[in-house]
This record gives sequence, structure tokens and C-alpha cells, in this order.
Amino acid sequence: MNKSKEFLYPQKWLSKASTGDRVAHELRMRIISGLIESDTTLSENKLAAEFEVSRSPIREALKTLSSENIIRLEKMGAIVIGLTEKEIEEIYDVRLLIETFVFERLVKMDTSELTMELSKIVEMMKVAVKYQDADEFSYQDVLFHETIIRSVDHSYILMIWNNLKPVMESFILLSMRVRFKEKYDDFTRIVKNHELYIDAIKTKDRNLMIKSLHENFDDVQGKVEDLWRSQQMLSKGAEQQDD
Amino acid sequence: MNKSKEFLYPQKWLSKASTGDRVAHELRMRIISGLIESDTTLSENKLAAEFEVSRSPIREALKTLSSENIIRLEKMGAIVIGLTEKEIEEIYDVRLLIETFVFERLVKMDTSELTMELSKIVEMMKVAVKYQDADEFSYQDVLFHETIIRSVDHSYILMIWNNLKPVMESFILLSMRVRFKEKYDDFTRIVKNHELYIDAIKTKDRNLMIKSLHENFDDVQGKVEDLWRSQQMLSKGAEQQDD
DNA sequence: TCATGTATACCTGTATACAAGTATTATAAA
DNA sequence: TTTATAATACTTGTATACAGGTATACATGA
Repeated sequence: MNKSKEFLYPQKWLSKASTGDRVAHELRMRIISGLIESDTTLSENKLAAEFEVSRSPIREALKTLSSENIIRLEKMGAIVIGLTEKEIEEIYDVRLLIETFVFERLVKMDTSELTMELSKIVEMMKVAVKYQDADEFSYQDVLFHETIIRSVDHSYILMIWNNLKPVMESFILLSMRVRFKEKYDDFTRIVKNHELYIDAIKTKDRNLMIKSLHENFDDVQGKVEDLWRSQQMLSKGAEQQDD
Repeated sequence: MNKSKEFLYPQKWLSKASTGDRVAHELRMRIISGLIESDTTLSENKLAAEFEVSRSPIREALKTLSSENIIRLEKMGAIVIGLTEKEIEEIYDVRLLIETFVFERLVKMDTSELTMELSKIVEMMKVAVKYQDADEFSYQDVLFHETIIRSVDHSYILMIWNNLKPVMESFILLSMRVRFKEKYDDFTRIVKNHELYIDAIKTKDRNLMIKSLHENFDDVQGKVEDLWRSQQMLSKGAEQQDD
């Protein structure tokens, strides 16, 4: 698909994806990682040439990315918006908003099945930590929250999640990769926070839920400066990533 | 664009829209009005033939509609989901969620400019009522809330709004058209609710805001059964609509 | 030097062509 | 009559072609 063989997005997650999806995922990673800078103008033709595909899947990808608010489609070309710290905070505003909403539904439900499922995911996270698999860890992290959100069966909350997810996934992926190298011991705390979250669901304890959610955010978000600092290095060292 | 000359969506709102957008708006109206029933399978080729355009804009439209959760893209064809009462309630859950969030931001801001803008919109609504222009009224109603949401400058809240807006707009449009015929006097109450909303913003009164918002929802949502009942009639009488 | 017009090279939006996959229907065999 | 298989009529995904439109650079005139 691409003349350069460097992919930021885990290729094994794209086994059944269309070309358009692949392009979208890869472009998203490059934008969020800073490899493609903000205010860059992307042209369909150039992207098509670079990815060695036709304009059709490129168009599809650009439309997707524009609905995620990381690019802006204009008359001539697509302008990269990217993620500033403001946007990252905004994403977490929204996450807090929807997860709080979801929690209010959960307290009225039987959550035994859900907590079982979540426990399984946390086990997976532990294994990912053990084997230092940042991508797998990120995957399970995102899955954890998605599982909670899906459990309340609310199609428009799910719609919000679906719009947010790709950007978040990319951001978490990049963030975790850096921190697996630099701050390995953080992960025991992240896992612990997720276990706290499960407890909150089990005991229907709002405060505990908010607390663990906030701490979880701080864990990803708090050291954002570190991430940006490490970003260039990460991007340039991206060829080591699996594909 | 269409061999049949009946459009549910106001054509003058589409002056600068692309073919894909036009198709999306029209399809959305047909789906939400019930003209196209739930579980119907839409094929790109058939739609292209019906709208007398190529598959490209149809594809674009279907992608848009799928991101709005009113159709589901599958291996063969797009399945119409439509709007059941459950989904309408869910939409208002989300509106309540984001407008409450926005209000919390507003109470920390200078809102004099905003309330001025909103007053203007309410004036417009009154004129629309006076001249029995259901479409114009709907437009101003949606604009009212969009103006509030935009005022806090939160790109991801705006993203949610942008995803919700088209479906809501269509729903409100259809709902108002029926009620302008059947329940003309309701509109003075709706206008009053919006004035209450402005007061709430001016006085930073959370409870008043929630109250007016709820009543506003009830006004649209409460008589949903009526809407569905009138739906068929409306759809069949759609050729009278402006274009 | 600055303004205006024009050629040119690019861009998107739409149409069309083609390839590969899937459901369906008809046909053949048991 | 039922089952299995092959033909066929669809479907989407991608590539390509074409038609406007837009920006840029350059030349021409004041």
C-alpha cells in the first residue's frame, strides 16, 4: 500500500479492513504522532501517489478523518488540525461525560456479567505488561472502556464513542509505546486503576468510579508533555514497530 | 437529481451542497419520515438509478448516514435502521448531556453577546410562527441550540453536535410540519420555552435551564405518537412542500 | 512599482469501468 | 421430493476518466 514500509498503526489489526480504512488508520497515526504537522495541506492526488492507491479510498479516508475532527476538508485540499493539548483535554471531557452517563445506567443494572468480562480484560492487560506489548496493552485498555459503554445498549452514546475511539486509540497507542520504554512501572498503577473501576461498578460507587476514571486520565494525559517531547523520536523510530 | 420531483428536504437549504450532500439529506428525510421503512436494504446501484446520479455521491451519502446511525453498512447493501422511539429518546439523552455540559461552561463566561444573538433568533422564530413557516421555524430552532453550543468553543462537543444535528434537524422538520397543521397554538409555548432558556443563561440558573430544556424536549418528543400517526399522510402529501 | 489580466497547473466532485465476492436461482443427481 | 452443484445476477471496493473550479505565477500595461 505504501512505498515506504513504515507503518505506525499495527497492521495485524487491519486484517479485514478495506484500503480506505487502512489509509485512514495510518494517516490518523501520522497526524496524531506529529509526523504530519498541523496546518499541512493534504491533497488527494499526492496521498494517492504516496500510498500507491487510487483516489477513491483516499477520499473515503479523508472523509472519515474529517468527521473525527483531525482534518478539515476545504475547497482545495484537506487541512490537518491534529491534536493540541486543548483537544486532548476536550476528548477527555467527552469521555468523562459519556462514561459518567453510562455509569448512571449501570447502577440500575445487573452488572455481574459485565464485571466478569472486565476482569478478563484486566488479566489480559497484565499479560501485555508482562511481555511488554504496548500495542496489546493499548488494545485491551480501549476495549475495557468500550465494553463498559456497549453494556448499556445506547446507540447514540455508542455513536459518540465510535467517533471518538479511533483518535483515542491512536493517542493511547502512541502514548503507551513511549511509556513502555520510559516508565515501565507506571503500568502496574494503570492496571490497578482499572481494577478500581471494576470495584466501582460492582459496588455501584459513583465517587470511586469518578476517582479511578480521573486517575486513569491523568495517567495518560498528565504526562502529555513527555509524549510530545518523545514524539519525534518515536516517529523516527517507528520502523521497529510490528507489521 | 431525482426523477420524482418530490423532495422532503427544503431545497433552498442545499444551494451550495454537493450532490452527495443532497442525496444524504433527502435519504435521511425519507428514512426518518418512514417513507423508507426500517430493515429495508438499500443498494448503491438502485439509489444511483433512482436519483439519476453516479454511485460516487451515493456512496458518500451512505457513509454519512451510517455515521449518523440511521443506516448500517453491511457486506451486501445498507440496512435502514431508522428512528424508533428508543432512538429518539437516546438522541435527547445526548442533547441533554451536551447542553448541560455547555451550560456549566456558560456560567463561567460573559454571555451578553450570546443572549443577544439568541434573542434575535427567537424573534425570527416568532416571525416564522406568524407566517406559518414550519421549515423556517425548525431552522431557527436548531440554530438556537447550535448557537449556544458553538459559543463555548469546544471542538469535540461540537463534533457530537455535528453528528447529531442532521438527524435532529430532519426529525424536528417533520415534527413541526405536522404540528403547524394540527396544533398551531403549541408554538407560542415553544417560543416561550426558548425565552426561558435565554433567561436561564442570563441569570446562570441551572434549574431553570434544565426545566426549559426538558419542556422543550417534551414539546417535540411528547407527542411522538401523533407524529408517527401523521407520518404517512405527511409523506404522501410531501409534494406540496417547497422546493 | 503596482495593478490587471491570462495562461497554467493543480484541485475536487462526479461519472464510469472493472474486478472480486456473495446470494440466488436453476439444474442435475439421488 | 430433496440435496448438491453450477450458472447468473446481483453486490461492493477500487481504479480511472473527465469536467469544472481555484490558486499561482508570469507577463503586460500604466
